[in-house]
Amino acid sequence: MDRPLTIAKIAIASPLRTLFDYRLPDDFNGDASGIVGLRVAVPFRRRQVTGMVVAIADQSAVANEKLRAIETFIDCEPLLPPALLELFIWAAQYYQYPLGDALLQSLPSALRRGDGLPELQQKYWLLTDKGMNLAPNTLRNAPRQRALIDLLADQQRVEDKLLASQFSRAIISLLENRQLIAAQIVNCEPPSDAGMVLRESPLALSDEQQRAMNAIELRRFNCWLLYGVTGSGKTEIYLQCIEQVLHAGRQVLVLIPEISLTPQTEQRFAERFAVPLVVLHSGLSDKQRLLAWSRARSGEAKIVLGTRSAIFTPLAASGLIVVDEEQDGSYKQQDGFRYSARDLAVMRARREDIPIILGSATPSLESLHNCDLGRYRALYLNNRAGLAKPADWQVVDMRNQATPEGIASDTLAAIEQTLARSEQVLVFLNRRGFAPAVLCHSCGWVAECRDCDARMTLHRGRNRLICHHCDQQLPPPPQCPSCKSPQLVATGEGTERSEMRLQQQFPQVQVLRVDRDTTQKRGYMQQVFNTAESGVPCILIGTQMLAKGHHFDRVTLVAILDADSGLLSPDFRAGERMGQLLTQVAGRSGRGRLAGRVLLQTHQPDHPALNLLLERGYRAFAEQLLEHRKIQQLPPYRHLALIRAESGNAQHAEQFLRRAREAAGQLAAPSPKLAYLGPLPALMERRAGRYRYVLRIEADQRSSLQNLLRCLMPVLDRQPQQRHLRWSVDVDALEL
DNA sequence: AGCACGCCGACT
DNA sequence: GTCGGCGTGCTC
Repeated sequence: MDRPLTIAKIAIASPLRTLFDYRLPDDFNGDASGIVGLRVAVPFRRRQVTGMVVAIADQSAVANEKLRAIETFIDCEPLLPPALLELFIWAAQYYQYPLGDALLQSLPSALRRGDGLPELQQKYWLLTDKGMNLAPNTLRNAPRQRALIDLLADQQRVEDKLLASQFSRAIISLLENRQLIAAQIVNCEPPSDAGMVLRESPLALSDEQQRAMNAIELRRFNCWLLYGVTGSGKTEIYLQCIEQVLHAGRQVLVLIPEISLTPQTEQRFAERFAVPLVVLHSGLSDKQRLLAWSRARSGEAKIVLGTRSAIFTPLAASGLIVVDEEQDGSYKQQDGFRYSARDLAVMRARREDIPIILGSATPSLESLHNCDLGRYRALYLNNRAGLAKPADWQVVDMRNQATPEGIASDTLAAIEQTLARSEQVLVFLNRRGFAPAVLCHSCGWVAECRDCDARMTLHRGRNRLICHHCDQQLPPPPQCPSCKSPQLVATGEGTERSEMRLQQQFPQVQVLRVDRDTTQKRGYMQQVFNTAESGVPCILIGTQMLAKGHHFDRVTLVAILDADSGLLSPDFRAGERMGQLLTQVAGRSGRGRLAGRVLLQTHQPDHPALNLLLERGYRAFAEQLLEHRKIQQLPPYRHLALIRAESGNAQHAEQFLRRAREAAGQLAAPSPKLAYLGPLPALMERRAGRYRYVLRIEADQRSSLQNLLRCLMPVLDRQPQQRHLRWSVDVDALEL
């Protein structure tokens, strides 16, 4: 007599790596499979929480009497398209993160709390011709129907909610089925020019661009790596592909690395396209985010432009994904749900069977490897568009040279010549502050951070010693705390010091510093762009913020003050990152009609990797790095996961990982195909007062790594020590 | 996580 | 005597 049990498997925001089983409400009638993707309010222990139905089952591992029933359905249709829900399920599994947390964290806060979707459309009811011409006595025996018809005859149109408050849904749908009344749906924000896609004409393509454009098929899934040197016109290819997709009535998702780039990119898109566009990034208010998200979901927004987390935006009719600067490390989330938005973008495109374009002037080794394997298809743009010429590199040997404030005399001379020609200079130094170390000339004491294994950086403008790893700040001591000597010296160079030096040397020109410290001022960046675009001779000095995105057409000289840091790091990705950064910085010069020149200061002018990069370019450089990675069996030839643990007590962190290694070894014995390394102290062992350790797991096959982690997580969750420390898994970790 | 239960120290 | 410290356990 009991009907077969239906169980809803529900994701709830909680660190528990499990779904929770619930009964359907007793009065539920209908197709249970239709509730997948709906948000629900459910009783959870002693509170009520918002969850999402992820699956339907006909049995549960939980005892029948423990099952509770869903309280209410919050949505009447799935909040996320099925393919996106599937992507979440896959990603939570792949990155070993609780599905409920992953899902609910991705929602705008109001939806996470359980509020309804904002009204983007209004539904009205009106009489059809048939309804209007209805003979007055036809509905004599149906007074409610008659009343409804009379109301509409009187009001012409009535909003759905208002009508439903006066008449039952049954009456409304009955009359609709008899074609006496009809619904009319009106967008709250009507599209400005319905059907119009372009606002300005596309640019003419070069032969090379045209060839790339012809190669790209936009019908179904394909991953294109658009490998184009800086200035070769990747953006125009994106724009023309987007145009085609928009003409087909579909939406486009564009990911970019950082918020600082959104205003420019947004402007570029808005100039070209007449369609509704929304941006999604961390700088939005909750309300703005909700609205943008909802407009993407409803299909009203045709272009969705966003940073990392925008990969989780639902789209009613997706047609293309573009990931710009695909190598950028900011696509990998570095805490909590440690997903790679670029990798998920490829996975999403595949599931939705739509094309994806990964664009870069300096592709990641992972993507180049995927091209080699035939998974991605590479499209090359080797020539700079228009009249721009490739840059001319020159090494400045810093050995045995007097280089006050880290700038060689050759470099100064080149800057002077450039300014004398009324051209602009970009000086790159990837280190902010005045000096990276303060030490005592008498006894050798060094200002170190109390809480990190790091030196304090002197910031002279703010007159503070600042730790760049935990943000701790101190006034600089007037004398050495150890020997009381007043002879404290600031050694090494940061952007602040180089700015000062250059301003002294060239008092007649503007020196504009661009780093995290100066760009906090609102509008400062715009002022820098305005000055640069005005064409007055000036010097731009900054960190990698300068390397990304913006074009400085009038810059003809790029000076890289310290090319060595990437050559010395113990991180196996340091070389790759250095090559990408140097290539990007160099690409800032000579984009206009003027030829560019790049000076590279180094103490290792004979370094083979550096020379390969300078002489044969990034592509040859990357190929050699790949060769090394293959020999050393490092990613992308092997797959890497880190288990990280941190605690105020170094032993706790290390012991937890020793236990993790032991447990992992029991699940899968180490072999040439699966290796465990560590626990090892993190590259900076102590940070913000916490000791950090990592256990490194390397595997030949993704699947063996996945199988291991899937079994290992529950074991680690059960460890009694885990309450006293923070730990996480980082699949495809970028930082060691 | 978030919340209750539980068993030991200083307070109106 | 009780208010409250945070260790432990559990959530369909």
